Amino acid sequence: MTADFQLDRQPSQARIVVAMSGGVDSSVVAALAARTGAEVIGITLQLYDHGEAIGRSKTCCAGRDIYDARTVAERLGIAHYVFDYETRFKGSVIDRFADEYARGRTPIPCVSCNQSVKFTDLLALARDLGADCLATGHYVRRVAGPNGPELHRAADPARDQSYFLFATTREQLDYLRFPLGGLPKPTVREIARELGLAVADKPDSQDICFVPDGDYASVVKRVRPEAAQPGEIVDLDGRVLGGHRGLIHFTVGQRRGLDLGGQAEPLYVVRLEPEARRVVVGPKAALAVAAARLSGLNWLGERQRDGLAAKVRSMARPAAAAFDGERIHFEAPEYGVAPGQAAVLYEGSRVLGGGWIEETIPFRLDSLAAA
RNA sequence: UGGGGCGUCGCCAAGUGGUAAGGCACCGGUUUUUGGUACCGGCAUUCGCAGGUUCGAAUCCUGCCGCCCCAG
Repeated sequence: MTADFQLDRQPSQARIVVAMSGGVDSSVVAALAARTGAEVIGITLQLYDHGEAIGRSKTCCAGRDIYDARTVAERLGIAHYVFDYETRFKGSVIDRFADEYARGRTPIPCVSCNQSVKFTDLLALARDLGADCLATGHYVRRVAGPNGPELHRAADPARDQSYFLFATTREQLDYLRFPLGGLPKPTVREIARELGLAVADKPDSQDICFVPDGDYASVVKRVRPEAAQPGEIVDLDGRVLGGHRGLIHFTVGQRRGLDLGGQAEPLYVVRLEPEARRVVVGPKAALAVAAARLSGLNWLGERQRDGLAAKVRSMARPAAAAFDGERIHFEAPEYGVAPGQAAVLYEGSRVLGGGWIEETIPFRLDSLAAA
């Protein structure tokens, strides 16, 4: 199996930088790159240190991934460098993550990371190294179109990561390559196995990479202690139903963890009020959203208003929508739409762009208490 | 200390002689390269306490304890 790296020159003349995380996917990308005959440079970024977080030595977790990446590079006979990006990562991803939670929003650290550390810093580094492109293990497709490269969803819909890449600029996309976008995950593992890569059966990463055990609240707490102040849980009419241990534990659409018993139907977080430190809850119907105002729009394709499909979370099925230049309007109500998350706009499999959700408009104003 | 009502899982609550529904919450799992959602599973050998009647009681009787309402 060979992959097309969409190079402008003969592979033997080309240089490819591969972002190697130490996982199966990017390891296979490195392998595929090496097969083209190009000069391949693997780069692994040290972004965080779990040892610091859980009070252990530097040898676990992140250290393990770096070791795995190096082992793969050695096996493939390619160059491999490790760069310490901890400071940048903390500033661009972790601090921002904590700030967003402190503001009562729900961040997507993976998008921040792609935007900054990976597609800005690492990409610049690859250019400095004289590489023809930067290849990553994202499951997304770069398709040559009449007006330049287009970003498309992965062939395997269960694996698609296009949601996390909506903020990629045209300039970045021009330089990036995603050789796994057309492959099903099992095939990728198969390739790794055939090549005898030690990471072939390494479990998929999940959850937030810099949060050791899923306890992201403690990470936020360390950076923004004030975000862990207790407060009240109130219903749509302002009646106090209970208390909470800090806004950082909640996000719009969340059901579990409210600890409010004795209800006829489940209650969900409808919105967060950081100033009052209040969590406002209501029935599922109160979660229905008709539209969302977006900021920080990024367009990879032509600006378009109608015939769009929008995803409000990574694994959602795209929903029919229209964009009026400021707000995305959903044909059918969307649920669990949280400020701080992204709305990504598609036309078929192509990513046209997207933006950050600033504010949501309820599906039926009359069914909600006046704010 | 006159009258009436009530006391079933953390919360709400069905069940009035035949061997403890359901909802919420909680816990676990599945799904998932963000948060979350959804789905699946678990969750009172026991009905305020103590006696009694009965083959058999949360359901009937007696006493006690606690709470609520009305009246004084």
